[in-house]
Amino acid sequence: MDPIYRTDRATLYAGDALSILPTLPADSVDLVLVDPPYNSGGRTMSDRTTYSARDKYVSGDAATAQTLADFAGDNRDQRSYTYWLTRQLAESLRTAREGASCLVFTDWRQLPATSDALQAAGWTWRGIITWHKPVARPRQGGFTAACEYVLWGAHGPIDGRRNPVYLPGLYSASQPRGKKRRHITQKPIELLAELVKVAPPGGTVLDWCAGSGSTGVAALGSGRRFIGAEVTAAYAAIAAERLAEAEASD
Amino acid sequence: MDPIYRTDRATLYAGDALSILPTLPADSVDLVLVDPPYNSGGRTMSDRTTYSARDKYVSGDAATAQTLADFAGDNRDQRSYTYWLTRQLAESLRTAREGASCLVFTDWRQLPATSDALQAAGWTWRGIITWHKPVARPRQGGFTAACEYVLWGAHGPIDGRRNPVYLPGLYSASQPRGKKRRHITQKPIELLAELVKVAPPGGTVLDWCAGSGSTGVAALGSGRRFIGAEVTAAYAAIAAERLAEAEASD
DNA sequence: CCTCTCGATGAATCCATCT
DNA sequence: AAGATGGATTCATCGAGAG
Repeated sequence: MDPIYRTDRATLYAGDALSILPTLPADSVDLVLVDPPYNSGGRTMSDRTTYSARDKYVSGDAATAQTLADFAGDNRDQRSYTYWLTRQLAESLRTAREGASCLVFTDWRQLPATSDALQAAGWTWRGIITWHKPVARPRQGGFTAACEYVLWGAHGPIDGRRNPVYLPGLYSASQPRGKKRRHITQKPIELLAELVKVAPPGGTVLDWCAGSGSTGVAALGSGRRFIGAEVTAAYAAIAAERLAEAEASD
Repeated sequence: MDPIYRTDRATLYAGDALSILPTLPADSVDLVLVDPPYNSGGRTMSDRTTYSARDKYVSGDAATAQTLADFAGDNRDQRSYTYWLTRQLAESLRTAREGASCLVFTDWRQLPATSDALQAAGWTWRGIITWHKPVARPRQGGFTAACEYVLWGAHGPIDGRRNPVYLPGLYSASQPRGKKRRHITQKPIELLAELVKVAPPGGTVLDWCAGSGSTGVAALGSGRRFIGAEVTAAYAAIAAERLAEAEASD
């Protein structure tokens, strides 16, 4: 499959992860950084399967005000989520260099299933990075869901001297708002720019859930190379546009 | 079994949780707040089983300088940890009022197993509270394990109007040091004092892994009642002493 | 350019009502 | 009786616009 965007430092495919991953060379990637659909909104099966991701996650007035496109793949139950994620992560492992890392975003509800998938795919689980969102909806009589999590896995032992960074285990950052927001579940660039530091400078970052391309923007901005894939055509186009902007602004 | 400490507001037993829980009345507890042994130090089976908890968790000079007593129950593998915790949490559920909460401390490694046990025991999983430890050992080439986690479960629906608090999902607090430290894995009082707020004022807090009694100190200091149990005799004595101090200082 | 006020927002959740 | 639907709720934070 031909990429829809390609330069020396960045490649972006519009397509499914499982059709693109096998075409990548083995032992070539330094960091797999993905934000898969969490598949966790809604209490009942029909909540999960019937509604679109937008109806599930964008609430109140915002639901009518927002003009962001919907995204695909948010309709699996927990078993199939685990199965699906395991396959993708196993394919990713093949492309990863010895000592490479894997970072997977998840919410509290899917954290255990995500850790199962990470390990079943052959990665060694190394820890949890906590992302604190300062703006969270309060909850009467209990605790707010103020954090999302990033599971950290590694392909074999990590040689600390190869990339001697000391990274924190907690980050606080707000979701992009207003004009900067191009995707319903967009992650803040500051956060991604920090996560990308587990890959050595000049190393390659892979994201097969590219969405609006934030991971790529962060990778390029931090002096890493980027390979991305995104299924939803509308978002792939936005991602290509943002990658071009990022490279132009260097 | 007779308590080793008893007042109007606090009761402490020196003994195993499973011999004490069945003696407590049903539907009487508003919050079960426990910090079970994580059973996760050491990578190999023999690390877990051979070494004492003190050797695993107290490193370097601290191990020789400190004279903290060892604690029991830190030698299970993950399967038996889940099984053991499920039994304890199921017994706890019986003592819990409708709408009561359960908070269980865990580290990242045991988080999935702990969520399994919580749900297998019949509690509804409601979220994860993150405890950030500002002073954590850095790790070359990767992310620091800067956080521990508290899993939140509930016994049936929570009536927010009964205890209309709005609690955050992230707390930052340092482990007690120096003379204030009476237990190897002691939790900060400030943190426990916040967690205890999910129980209504005057409500009852139960901790069957009382350790040096911090949960009781926090509960009494925040105007809640306390029921505790601790297996290790040395710690039960310390806990009784600290409960008495807490009640005297009111 | 900085400070202040004002208003909009949230990878939700709860509950009553309807099918 | 169980599942589906729709509307109300909540406040710390952040962006925008005014002073």
